[in-house]
Amino acid sequence: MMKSACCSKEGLNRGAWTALEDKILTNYIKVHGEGKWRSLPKKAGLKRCGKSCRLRWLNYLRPDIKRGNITPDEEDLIIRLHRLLGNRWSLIAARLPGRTDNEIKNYWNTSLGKKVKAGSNSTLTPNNSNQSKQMKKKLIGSPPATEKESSIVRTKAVRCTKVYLRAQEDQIEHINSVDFATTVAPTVGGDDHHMTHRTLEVVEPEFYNGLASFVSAEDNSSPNFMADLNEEELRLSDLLGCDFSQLCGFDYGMVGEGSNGGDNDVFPSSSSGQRHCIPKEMLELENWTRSDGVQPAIVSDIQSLASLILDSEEDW
DNA sequence: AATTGGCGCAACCGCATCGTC
DNA sequence: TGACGATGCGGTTGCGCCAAT
Repeated sequence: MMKSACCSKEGLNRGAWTALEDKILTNYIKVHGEGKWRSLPKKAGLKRCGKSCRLRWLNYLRPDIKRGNITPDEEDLIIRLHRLLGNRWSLIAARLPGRTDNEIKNYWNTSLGKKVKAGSNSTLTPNNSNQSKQMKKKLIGSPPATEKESSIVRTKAVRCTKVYLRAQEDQIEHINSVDFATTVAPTVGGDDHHMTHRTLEVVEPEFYNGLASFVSAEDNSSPNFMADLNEEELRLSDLLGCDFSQLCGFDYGMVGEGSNGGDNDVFPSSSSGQRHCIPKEMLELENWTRSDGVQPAIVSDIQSLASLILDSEEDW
């Protein structure tokens, strides 16, 4: 591999980083901060392309990188999140503090994917079957084996700019994702640099599907936390913006009591006092998920979300 | 001891998206 | 509004290590 790199044409270094390069990059970023990757190598005196520097920093040099093996808890969380989100490693990584998307991706491709497949042939949704590299190569270019089971798995992040909802027969909601991003993002915890507007935009329509369906599926028959939620307080950003570990272990008693936007609140109020809620119509999935041509598969994914959260309640 | 094959990690590539002009 | 550069993401693969033969 390592075809014709963008760096090679300029006679830049490629391949493994040396300790000296690491030091130079680390020192430079400590002084000047992240960003401006294009010009960074030149300014720092590195013979690397900006992309390479960025990758090295994000995946290896960053001080908050967690070293060591993936813990069973993390593993479990990865499996759940993958079941829910598919191969969107950056989103998954965002829920695992200190872990990088590359690390999680590698971990999945090398061991977890196999485990998941071995553990269950039908209920889980392994995306990559990696019994061997040969096997893996066979899969390249073909849709994930379990795609029919999960409409959520995608090979590429796709931005949804608009979502059309048929909440009521004659009512079409036009939801502009930019609005979501700008209104929802402020509720995201300050530390969570990974949860960018973009990632929110990518995932939100699905989450709205999922959450709405989930809430309905609960159908008040479960005493669990979602059932206690005032619909208007069910805000997607809070699910995405908080640490999943927090989400899984949060104090249910807080819900509905109007926790006040502390960083650790699972359902914090936005600082502006605004509630960015899922419209009630959206929650009436019986009306719109079915009539809107949503595949039945999505329902199972929604149930995945439900189980994700409910299982979390039990396990975490 | 030498060879072979599998595995895990780090790094690169292409492409999509964003931001600016 | 389109062009263009910058950035981010997911997929892919080379390389080194290690166990098995």
